[in-house]
Amino acid sequence: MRVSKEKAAENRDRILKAASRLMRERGITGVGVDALTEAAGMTHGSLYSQFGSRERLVEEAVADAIATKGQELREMSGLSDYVSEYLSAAHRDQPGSGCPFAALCCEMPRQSQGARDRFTVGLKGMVGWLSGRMTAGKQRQRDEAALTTLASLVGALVLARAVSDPKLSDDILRSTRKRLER
Amino acid sequence: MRVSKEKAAENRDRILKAASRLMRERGITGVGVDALTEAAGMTHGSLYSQFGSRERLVEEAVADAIATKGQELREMSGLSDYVSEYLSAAHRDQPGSGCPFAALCCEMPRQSQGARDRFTVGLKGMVGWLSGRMTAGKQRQRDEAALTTLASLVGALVLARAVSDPKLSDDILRSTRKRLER
DNA sequence: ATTATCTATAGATCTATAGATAATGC
DNA sequence: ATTATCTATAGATCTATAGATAATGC
Repeated sequence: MRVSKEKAAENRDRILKAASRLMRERGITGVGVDALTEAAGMTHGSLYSQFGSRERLVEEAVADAIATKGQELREMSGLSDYVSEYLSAAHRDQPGSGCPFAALCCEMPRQSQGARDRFTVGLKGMVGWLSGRMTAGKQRQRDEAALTTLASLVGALVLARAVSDPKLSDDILRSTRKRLER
Repeated sequence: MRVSKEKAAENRDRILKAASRLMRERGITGVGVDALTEAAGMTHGSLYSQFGSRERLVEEAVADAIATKGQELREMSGLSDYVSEYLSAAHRDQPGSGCPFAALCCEMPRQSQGARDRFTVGLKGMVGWLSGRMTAGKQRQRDEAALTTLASLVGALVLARAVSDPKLSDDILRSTRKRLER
């Protein structure tokens, strides 16, 4: 049964948003086409008419997750606000709406070139944003500081999510917050 | 066909080592029981008689990977040697024999309690080792420094592996090396 | 006429179990 | 007698495709 252009575009977007969330929550390898489309209220046939293949959906979902997060970023005031929000318990406990870099990084080496490229472009954008908020040094030093800051943020978040000891998890977040706010 | 106790123990160990390597290379979710046992020269039936379930094998493989890496660690001299080896192109390009924390962290939140516990115990050991090599401050400050250092190392490595731009990948490693060696 | 969606289905692949086999270890 | 391993197989689940359907958009 055919639907209007608008409705089709809306359905496509719902699949994309569901993928963007579910892949961050369960891992890219952790969700199948059925779960992805069911979460959007459709059957898997729709995924193939809209995206052609699961791989293409992965690529678009990676790009969409990063772009959406990037918009939230631009609405934030300063770096220190960002750091404390990034390293909060709330962010740790809600990966589905959280940082795509932290959620997807470990699976990226095994994804398609297209998916890795979009991840890379997104990461460069993020580094640029961070670099622009660095106070000390010349351009080059600010870029380096942006890279190391992002590595610290991502590393602390993925480790805080990984460990089963809540106290250790909190310690990882707190120590890194303290260190970056210096 | 039954084998000797020794041979059986050796077969068990071969499955364990294969799992330890393959899961770091392809992800925990990325290898099935067939691939795991075939890499050890056996059929999947052997996995079930040796470990009972795939889940149990995951738990043991996580523990074994961390313990084996821990032994390599104790043979290393200083912290700065460790940092430059950790953030080298060689380590980035060989995840199968590399740091289990970096390779498995993103999948840990979705693993069994047992697997997460073993990951956590291993991570505490690593933090202890790092803390012991910190020069400045009291116990508490050295522990904090150990946590932030580990987060930086892991974050830099996973991001360097994730991006498709070789130059950016090198930049991430180099910047973090520079920052940690200060 | 075109096309977004659904249904049915193909063909892999996944984890797990049951039973046969054959050599060990008592 | 015990048991490590293999083989066969069950039952899910996975990605993908083909064809039917039915409403849009020309």
